[in-house]
Amino acid sequence: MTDISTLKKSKQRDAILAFLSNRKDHPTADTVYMNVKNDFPSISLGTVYRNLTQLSDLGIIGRINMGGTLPDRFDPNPEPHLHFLCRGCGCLSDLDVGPLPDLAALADEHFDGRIDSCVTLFYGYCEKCLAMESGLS
Amino acid sequence: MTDISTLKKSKQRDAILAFLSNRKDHPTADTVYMNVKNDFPSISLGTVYRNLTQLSDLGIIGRINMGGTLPDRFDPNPEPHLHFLCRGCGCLSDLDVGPLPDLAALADEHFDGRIDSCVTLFYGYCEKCLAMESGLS
DNA sequence: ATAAAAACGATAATCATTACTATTTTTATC
DNA sequence: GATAAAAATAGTAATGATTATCGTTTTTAT
Repeated sequence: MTDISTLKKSKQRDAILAFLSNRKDHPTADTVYMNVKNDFPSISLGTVYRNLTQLSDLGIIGRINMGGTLPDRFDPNPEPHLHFLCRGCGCLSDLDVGPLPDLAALADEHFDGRIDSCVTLFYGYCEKCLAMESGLS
Repeated sequence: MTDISTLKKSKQRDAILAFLSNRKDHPTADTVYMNVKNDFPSISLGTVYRNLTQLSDLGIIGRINMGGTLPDRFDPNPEPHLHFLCRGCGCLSDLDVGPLPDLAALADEHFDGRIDSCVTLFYGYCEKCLAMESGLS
């Protein structure tokens, strides 16, 4: 149960993956649902959640927790990488800055147990929102 | 509405704060509720949530999102600091390692918008769980 | 004392997510 | 190709954390 060959073929899952692979905005399960519905009018939200959860458990896609009561976001790229959430428009994007220090490794050096990973989410204002702000007042 | 003087006195809130201030384990709202109930048998979970939310909004306590469907945890210390979640026993604790690089500042240098903060949660196994693991097999 | 504002307790509502179940699809085998 | 077990689906109910509502009680300024 560690790779995709353990799953039976499913048109719905293929459509979910196809939709997700074209997106850079890390959509929610509901957004995936509404879009895949165009091709599969009878698909259910539960099916979308089941497939997204399976795919992220298998390491085929990524799942991003947004904190609070915000819905999770899904990412065609399963590799650990950094994300940025804009306080202005709420957009979520990959954070394309150069390499940053590996906090988990640094923290592990001074920790009594063992630290194997960490998850970081960045907050601020995206380029667009900064532009709008300076345009006002 | 930016400090505690904007709130009216409340015995329930005092009890919630008193309970929380003695704890280093970052309890959930439900844990706070069950404990404060000893002194206020008629307190409701909604009151606990309302007070905890107010207090964290005012910067008097901290609120920690755990990801997934896990309930939030509350921290008597409102200052931004790092937390560690043990994959073994599920305990949440402050991460007392020396100072770590300021990722938000580093990332901001190479970002088109503005990054003002980031939240990091560390994962691994606590000292106790490591000891149990090596004791097995 | 008193009246407006805020907090309370009880409970209902919300929202994301998961679980359940009968039916349909996939896939390995004949 | 027939077929039967396993997995997936659609529809829907359930769960769990959190927030909202509302009539009552407490706080606080006058």
